[in-house]
Amino acid sequence: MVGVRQFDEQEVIAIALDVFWRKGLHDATMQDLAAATGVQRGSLYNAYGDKEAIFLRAFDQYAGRFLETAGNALAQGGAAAGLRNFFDVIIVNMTSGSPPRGCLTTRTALDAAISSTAVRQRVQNLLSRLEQVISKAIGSAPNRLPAIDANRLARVVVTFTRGLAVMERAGYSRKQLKEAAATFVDTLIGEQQG
Amino acid sequence: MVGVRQFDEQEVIAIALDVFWRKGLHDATMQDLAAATGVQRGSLYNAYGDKEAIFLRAFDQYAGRFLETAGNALAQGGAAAGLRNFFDVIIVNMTSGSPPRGCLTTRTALDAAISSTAVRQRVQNLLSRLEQVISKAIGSAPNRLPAIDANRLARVVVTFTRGLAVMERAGYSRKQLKEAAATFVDTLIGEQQG
DNA sequence: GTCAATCTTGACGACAATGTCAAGAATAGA
DNA sequence: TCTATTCTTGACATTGTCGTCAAGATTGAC
Repeated sequence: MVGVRQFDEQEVIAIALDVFWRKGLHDATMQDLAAATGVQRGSLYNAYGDKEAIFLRAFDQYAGRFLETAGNALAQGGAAAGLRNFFDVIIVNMTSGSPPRGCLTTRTALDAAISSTAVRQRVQNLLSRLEQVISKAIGSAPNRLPAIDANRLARVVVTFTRGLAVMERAGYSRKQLKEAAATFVDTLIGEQQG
Repeated sequence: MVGVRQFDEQEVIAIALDVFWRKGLHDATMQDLAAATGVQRGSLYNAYGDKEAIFLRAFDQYAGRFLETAGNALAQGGAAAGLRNFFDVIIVNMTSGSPPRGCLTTRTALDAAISSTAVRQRVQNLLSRLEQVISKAIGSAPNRLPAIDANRLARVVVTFTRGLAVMERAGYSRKQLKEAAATFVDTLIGEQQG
């Protein structure tokens, strides 16, 4: 190695993730990334090729952390408690920042029509893995949920989390989202609250 | 009136709705609209002002029809049957077209960060009215659902429909969406299937 | 038939984003 | 210290979109 890279790649990807999270893959520009990272546009092109390549790296970082966090939340307590923890975590995740940054996965999924195959696959893969994590958690927990197939139930849970992400974008507050999630869990476990 | 408009406004708005539905407010360009309607860009600017004004008209048309369709579906049968009809209708709605056009409301909601106040309000208003329609249907139906507050339950249902729209964008098929919705309704009514 | 108001048309300038490139800067290795 | 290689920089051409406008076309009203 002779000409040596002048910037910290880990840091650049982390900052890029923040930019993509706030603006979305489509609306974040290379200029945005250059300004946020302090690295010239030309250098970014040289190092990564194009915007999508940077996004894929950032998204992978995000996906890994997200699944880990989700898994930990689900593992605490029984199935019902785990689900409550899980919803708490993802709602905080999507309502953090000012203005709230929303859910990167959902935002990216909605751009499906104008995204590349690679991007679409990452989204599908993340949702699929999330489904598996949830299925495992509710299927093998001390306190089981109603006798509905765990895989089917997991897909319903994932779908509901995507719905929360949309509601957040529509302007619902963290509190409102938490209430909706709580009601959802109540219906799942058959509890009734009047 | 002296210089008379050369095109049918109803038709132009209907075509514009189709374009926005397939491409989204942000990605549909005035050129797209001009090409699809056969009306020159300049004429569209003259008649409506800008793209957003056209969108608002199209969206209002869409919202009205959507609420009517949803209300009719919910009104058929008891609360549980109404919900099943409702999900059938909205799933068909978002998986029609080739490629499937998805859900206009959800797509628009996800563009919240780059949309005007007027656009955001239309989305919020539609979701809010949908919530009311659902709440009424499940609260006053012959076969009632579990004794959870109808308003809360309605919000959960709306949230789930938004989730379905995201899953559609993520690549899930009509069949998969219907299965998820069926499972969701089963959990709501406390039925268990295996 | 003439007029005046409105619509239509096509071209224009401005702007923002993309991706590329040649020239200069920096540095590991000999 | 010198060299070869890679990175960095700023400029460039290209493309796509927006919104505007003057000139021409159209047509209801008189």
